Amino acid sequence: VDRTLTREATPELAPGEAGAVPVVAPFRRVVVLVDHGVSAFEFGIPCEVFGLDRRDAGLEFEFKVASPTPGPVRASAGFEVVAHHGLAALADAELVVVPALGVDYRVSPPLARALHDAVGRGATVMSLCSGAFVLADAGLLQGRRATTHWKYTDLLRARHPDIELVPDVLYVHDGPILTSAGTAAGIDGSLYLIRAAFGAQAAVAVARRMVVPPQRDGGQAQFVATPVRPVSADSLAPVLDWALSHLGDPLDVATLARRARMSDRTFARRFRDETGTTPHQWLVRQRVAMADTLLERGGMSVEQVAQTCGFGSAAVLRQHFVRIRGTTPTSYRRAFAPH
DNA sequence: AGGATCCCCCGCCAGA
DNA sequence: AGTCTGGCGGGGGATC
Repeated sequence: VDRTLTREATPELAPGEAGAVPVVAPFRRVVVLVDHGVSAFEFGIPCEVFGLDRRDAGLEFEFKVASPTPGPVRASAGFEVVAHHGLAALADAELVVVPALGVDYRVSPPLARALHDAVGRGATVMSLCSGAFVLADAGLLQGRRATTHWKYTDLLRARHPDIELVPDVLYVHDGPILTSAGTAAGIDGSLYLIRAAFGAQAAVAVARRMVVPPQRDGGQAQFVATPVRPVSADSLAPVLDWALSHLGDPLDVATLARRARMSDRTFARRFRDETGTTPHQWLVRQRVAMADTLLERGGMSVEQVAQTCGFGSAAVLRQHFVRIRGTTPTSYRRAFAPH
């Protein structure tokens, strides 16, 4: 994994949009595109995130399943999904989700036009896994940064050399387009969208309902050495839990390593293997996530938020916040503060 | 904004 | 042979 590329190629906000918050305009009308061969799991992700009653998270969506060939379409797992809408449903969609339809899916001219029109109207388009090929064939990814499942990156690069392909990340957001990698990364990308459009509290609420970790960052590696954590991996879980409940205290990596009963070196190594990031980076991300919630809640100065989250000063918080969120704490608060 | 200092963290390697 | 550990060094990022 080229870490340099991974890190800087996936800011969580689109380049050029720093300071322009919210990054994604709040949306309501969501359309999921299906056709023959659609992946059942990835079809299920937008259904779960946007198709359920999310009013307990303060969200309301109008959810539609559309297809260029309305009616029953055959999912990859053998059963059928019935699309009640045709491409006309894309005409007023604010978010269009394209799950995996296979790398050889043929994008019809009407579909390409509908996708282009959606983007032209200001809609957001999100792909999962090989759904990136649909966007690419429709010409939506030209000159843009994008990603897909690791096993398809070579193929996508070969077919579309004009795409700035970012391998080995969970998702990439570039302007109106969000592309995500295989299967579960679609959940991370969806939660990212919720956060970018509706704030951290909404994203946390949805994540809690889904019983998934709040949100992994887009820049995280697709490869984690132990995706299914063996018994020995329990060694990290307690220390991470402990760290989360002590974010306000000054924590250094050596302290965490000692709590995990490992040497510094082994701790660093295991940490990267199991989480895909480094201890210090992880700490900073968690602290920024905590700052999100406090900033949204209001009632604390930025300096107080910084202290509460364990940043030495407002200046330090500000520096990390700008780097990771692409905007300043104050403007983030202005964008998401309840009125 | 710049500079001094601190501390990550990752390649390397020897030892278990 | 192969795997895992943990000490060391230093470059560079983070902090003040």
